Amino acid sequence: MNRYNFKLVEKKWQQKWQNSNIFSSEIDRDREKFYCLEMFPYPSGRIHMGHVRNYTIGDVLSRYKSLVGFNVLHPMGWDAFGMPAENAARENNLDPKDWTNKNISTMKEQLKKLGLSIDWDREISTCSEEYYKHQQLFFLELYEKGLVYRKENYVNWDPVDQTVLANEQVIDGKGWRSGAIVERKKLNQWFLKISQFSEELLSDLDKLEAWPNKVKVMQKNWIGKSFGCEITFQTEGDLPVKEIKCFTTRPDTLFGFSFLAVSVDHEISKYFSENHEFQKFKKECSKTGTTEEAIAIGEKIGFKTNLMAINPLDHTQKVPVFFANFVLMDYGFGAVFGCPAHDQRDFDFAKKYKLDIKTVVKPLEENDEFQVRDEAYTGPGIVINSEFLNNLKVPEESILRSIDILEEKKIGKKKINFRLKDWGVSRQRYWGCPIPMAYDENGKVIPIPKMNLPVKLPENINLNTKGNPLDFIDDWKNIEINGKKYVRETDTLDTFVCSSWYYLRFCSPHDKDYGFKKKDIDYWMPVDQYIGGVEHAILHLLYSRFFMKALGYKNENFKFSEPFKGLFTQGMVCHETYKDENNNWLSPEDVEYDGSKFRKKGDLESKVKVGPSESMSKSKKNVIDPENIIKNYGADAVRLFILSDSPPEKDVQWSEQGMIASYKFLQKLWILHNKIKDKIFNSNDNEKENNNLEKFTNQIINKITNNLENFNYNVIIANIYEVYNFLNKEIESKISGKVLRENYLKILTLFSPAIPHYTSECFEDLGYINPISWPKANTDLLIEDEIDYVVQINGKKRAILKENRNIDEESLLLKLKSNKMTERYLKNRTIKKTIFVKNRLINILVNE
RNA sequence: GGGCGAGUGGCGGAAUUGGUAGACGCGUUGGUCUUAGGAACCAAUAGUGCAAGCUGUGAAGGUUCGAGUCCUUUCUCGCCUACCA
Repeated sequence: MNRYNFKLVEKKWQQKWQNSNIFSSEIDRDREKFYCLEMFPYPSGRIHMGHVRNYTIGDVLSRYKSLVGFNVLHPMGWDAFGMPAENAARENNLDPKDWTNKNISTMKEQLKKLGLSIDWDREISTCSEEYYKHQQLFFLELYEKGLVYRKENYVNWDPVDQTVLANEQVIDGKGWRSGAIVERKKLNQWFLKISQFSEELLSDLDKLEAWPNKVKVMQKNWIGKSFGCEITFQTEGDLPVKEIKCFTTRPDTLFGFSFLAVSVDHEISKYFSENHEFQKFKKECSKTGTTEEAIAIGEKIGFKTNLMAINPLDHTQKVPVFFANFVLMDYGFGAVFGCPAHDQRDFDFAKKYKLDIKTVVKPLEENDEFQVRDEAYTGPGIVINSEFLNNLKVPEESILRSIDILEEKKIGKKKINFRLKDWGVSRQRYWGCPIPMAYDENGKVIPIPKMNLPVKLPENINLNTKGNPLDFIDDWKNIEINGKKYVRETDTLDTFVCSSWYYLRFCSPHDKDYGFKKKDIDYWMPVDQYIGGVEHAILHLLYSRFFMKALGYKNENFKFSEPFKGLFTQGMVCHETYKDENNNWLSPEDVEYDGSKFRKKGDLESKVKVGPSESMSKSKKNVIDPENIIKNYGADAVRLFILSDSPPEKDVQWSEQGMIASYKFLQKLWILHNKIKDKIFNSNDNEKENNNLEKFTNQIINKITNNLENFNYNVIIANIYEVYNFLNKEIESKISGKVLRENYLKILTLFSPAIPHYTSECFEDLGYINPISWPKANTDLLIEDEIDYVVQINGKKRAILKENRNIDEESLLLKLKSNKMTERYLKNRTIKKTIFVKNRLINILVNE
């Protein structure tokens, strides 16, 4: 017998799979389809462990579904536009296209070494003309439908990357990629009208039963629907301002009105452009606006104007109008009415500026003299001190009733407000999909005629420019359409646009006329299982959902509203972090453990500080390169390990020891395989039938099938170990070769989604080709003749008794009275009650 | 501040509808074989006790014949989010 040589075996099967094209998929109306999609990678250069985990999970699922009989679509592509390519190209004097394509081919080879069941014929790359030309067409279609518009807007400007960031790309006031502090800048930008679908995006979440609740909640919060009322306040003062509109969810507290606050960007701020004090205040606000500490401390500051706002319910009440730092321009109307007694922010503000705090809601248990003192009261209760609103129940009655009254008096309107903002898609970068628009000499927008698509990215250009390189390419920028001169739009699309429809492209990857074919998507869509990191819970997933709805808008031929039927978010791969004496990060490859402490490799005197396990990242150097690991241990061993240690939705700790254990396990499994093979071919078929083995096989079929269906992939690996432990013992007993063969083939099939190269080799070694169907448990064999009855006396386990499965309560009780384990608990005692759960347990309650 | 989730051996983690807590792996300990072993194999491994037993799923209560699982209160940790009116 040979050692199991994974190098030869894995290479052999990967080639066979490739040559026989067994993973390529075609429409087959006689079979139910299953579309399994993992989030496609950004071609950064090399795959990382996160990819290994993500794609292994998807591969196990795809292989399983295919064995169960589904027609599986399992494609892969590249999210290939984006800034890293441009940055790398600039630094190394390369073309972003070359850099990207080189990375793609490296990573493709790496992925192939994992033995993934991917239909590579459908490979797509978002930076190819073949892909983005369709995207440009979609953009024009959305433009025609009124879902694309251009407006001047304050944008988040990343001074390092010299580009605009979406709100979602600003984290703690810093650019998500560069980490630079984001500035505010006014620019003309292209927007997609995602807000038009706010309600639908929210309500359709309920349809997504196979999505993690966590993700749905995050999207719900992001969309941020709130129900309330817009109120128009009349103003008095020395400015030409007659009224200010506010949005509120608490119109019932209007009698507690004591100030009105507007954002520093509110339109009335234009009257303060010459006011130095105000400009100083505005600067102050922008400084503290977004930093974490500022929000944590939450200091409220304001700038008092000479304007007074009139309470629309009580014209005698006039309150000051402030600019305030806690009012956001891009929510509601950028103005709020302040009711200090029942809003903590307003309360803090009122305390600071010594404004009235008038209590208008009392908790149920308090009397009418109740006064808000140390903090705002925001709970339920009864309206007081509010004339005709008095005695209404807060919040059930009071809010609706007060809206009605405001509507009657024509001072307010019922309003639903969303937090979700339109999606700014303009990026001032070269390496992206060009926006197919142009401007005439007056700046008027004209879409590029569809027949002139694609708008190709120019090649071999100078990237060493400040801002967008495309701005400097005159012969690309200046065009003629129908004899008229135009200047192209030089912004490119946010790369999230590319990933918002790629799942459709996989259905018709080679179609030249359109992004997808109707007959293809009608068969394959929606994605049955989408798998990826939870970090895309909001951005990518929300944009993709929007894109489906936008394509279907005013289009009866497009019947889908949700792209991803099932979603699974896998956890991250973590590793301990190491630092040397000088607090420099060390790579795990440079660290060794001598049994008691960690040190630098080959340096006995050195000390290494071990830090907490954190998600693998280059900056902390705690990365393990998958390619090396695959080279050393083989793909199946890596797959086995990455699945084994934690539930796939949770973070997993990378462990070298665990990795080695998985590798050794396959070696042991191979030794066992050879024993089994020997027995299959050499033992007499007349040996007594082995009931144990058949029973076990049927049990394990059930277990593994259930665990696969429920994503308990870590438990599947435990099940595989269980099988090994069982067979390794059972093989020593006499077994009929026929029975052994039948059961072993089933077992190998159960293993095959997780360790496909190994099982393929085993099948071949026994003279079989790979299985084509998943085994079914024989339920008859799952019924045990003998049951381990748990015997409890007064609820305490006292014995386990092997008994016939059909034994009744009385016979069992009789046996227990004479059984030496249990008789002493029953002797001389009265049995008050017995609880008998058939085939499981008996609980006898006795007097002590 | 708000939302979501999780607390089980030395560690990662198992545990249909409430019904044998600790599957499986790592680590550790002892042994076998070895010149040696950081290899392989065998055995043990929740705590405590010589044992029968007792105690054990963050803590405290509750429901139940029976609770890791259900309910109430509470503590700790993680993740997300953030002045959203």
